[in-house]
Amino acid sequence: MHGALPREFYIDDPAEVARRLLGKVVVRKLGSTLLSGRIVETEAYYGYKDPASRAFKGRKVYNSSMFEEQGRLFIYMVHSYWLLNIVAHPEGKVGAVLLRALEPLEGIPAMKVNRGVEEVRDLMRGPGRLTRALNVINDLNGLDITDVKCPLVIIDNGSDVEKIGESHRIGVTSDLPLKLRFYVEGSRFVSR
DNA sequence: AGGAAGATCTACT
DNA sequence: GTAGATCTTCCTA
Repeated sequence: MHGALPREFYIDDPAEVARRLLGKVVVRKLGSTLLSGRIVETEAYYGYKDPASRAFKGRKVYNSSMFEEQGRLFIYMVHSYWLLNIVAHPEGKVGAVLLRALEPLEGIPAMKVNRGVEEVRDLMRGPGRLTRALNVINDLNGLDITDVKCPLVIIDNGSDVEKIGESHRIGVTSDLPLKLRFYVEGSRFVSR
């Protein structure tokens, strides 16, 4: 099964969507340049009841996309890096999936320029690194990635993930008693 | 208007 | 393994 993932793909518990996104491919269109990478690491975030979530303290201007339609982008900044999330939750809920690491596929020379590093392994190994590599900033916030006109889409290229690893989320000050980080076991491109 | 926090990264020892 | 850079948003006044 090929092509862009439909909205229904994102209408589910964020942890489920986070698992299902592993192995899918992010395609970033920059004019005539095409950058892409395979998702190898994700994290799930919930709404009001998740102390690590940007939605924990309620709806604000900057986090409003997280409360909206599934399949939209939610981008926000921490420590001078933009982080890339996909809005995902059951109908009527709030949640998102953070993309934490991608395995570079197409457009590697451009990624090296964007990142200022040569080492392919380090191009998108980390949530702040991958947005730099793909030239993602908050002007993409709120865009609908199920729309073919979107300059960033996620497709299924049919590749399967052998085994999914789980751990607690990274870098959060107060985590839930759940393992909400998911990664492709054995991949060299996960952040740790 | 000012200070502090944060889902990070890099460079250094 | 630890320190410092970085910058947007929030909170208090």
